[in-house]
Amino acid sequence: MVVMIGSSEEFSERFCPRYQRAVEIVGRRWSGAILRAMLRGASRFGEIQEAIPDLSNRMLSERLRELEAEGIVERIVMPERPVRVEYHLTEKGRSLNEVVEALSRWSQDWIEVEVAVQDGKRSAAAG
Amino acid sequence: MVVMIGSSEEFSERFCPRYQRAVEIVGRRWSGAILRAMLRGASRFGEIQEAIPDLSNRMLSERLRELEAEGIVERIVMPERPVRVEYHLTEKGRSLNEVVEALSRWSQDWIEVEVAVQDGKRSAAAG
DNA sequence: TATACTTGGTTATATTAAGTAACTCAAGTC
DNA sequence: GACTTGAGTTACTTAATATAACCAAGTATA
Repeated sequence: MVVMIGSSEEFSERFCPRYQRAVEIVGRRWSGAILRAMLRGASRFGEIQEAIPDLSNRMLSERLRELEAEGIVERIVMPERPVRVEYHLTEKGRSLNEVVEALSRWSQDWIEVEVAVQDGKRSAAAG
Repeated sequence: MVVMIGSSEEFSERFCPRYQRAVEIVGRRWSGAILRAMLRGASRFGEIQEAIPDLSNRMLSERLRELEAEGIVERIVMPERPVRVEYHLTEKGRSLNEVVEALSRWSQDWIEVEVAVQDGKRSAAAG
């Protein structure tokens, strides 16, 4: 079978390796939430974790390392006691703001949050 | 314990249950690629699968069912032989176009595609 | 009659990713 | 000497994906 590059418009229009890679980086579990927290100012490990319920330190650690490897996040160790580590978005990371904002708007328009009040815990609703 | 709505600004600014749900739906593996293919006109099972290399029919089937359950996709069975099934985006689904476009632009600006030519297979590069 | 081919899937099983909990390190405090 | 804090790591369990084979119903081919 002949490999068609540039001749199968249907295919090349529908599949884009750049988009695919982007969606695999940003779409990984928790990444979207981490990016949103960081775009809103969270920069320390504990701060990011605090901002995202149910995110474990194990997962946060792993995602941050991946985002660092992708050049989206920079890790800066401040030699204080106790050690202080700051995570900052690079330009590449900051430019994801448009994606996060678009998804944010969509979620405001289309997502209904279920009000799950369970005995003294947290209630989320009424936007 | 008192439930704080609107009183803990730091928390409520950084965490948004709507966004969280959105990112969990759209960010699930393959969903972003499926939505992009559908936004570009793919409507049949085989068509979507053809548009996304490495996506198995098992995963496509599962994702489509989930997207249908979320009201993002509609499944229409045409009683022909062999049976013909069409998947269409609802208004909710079509409005994800802005998210997909934002991610698409970001990927064009920031993602470098590795040219992996492996012995007669496919080569993806050179935008 | 038997074989293969089509679309749109399902089932079974293996592999990988994520969740949970406990632990580390180093300095500082009670 | 036990306890706290920040920023993780390690070990183990469970959930999500990958891989591959299979199915149903009708059509076509040998």
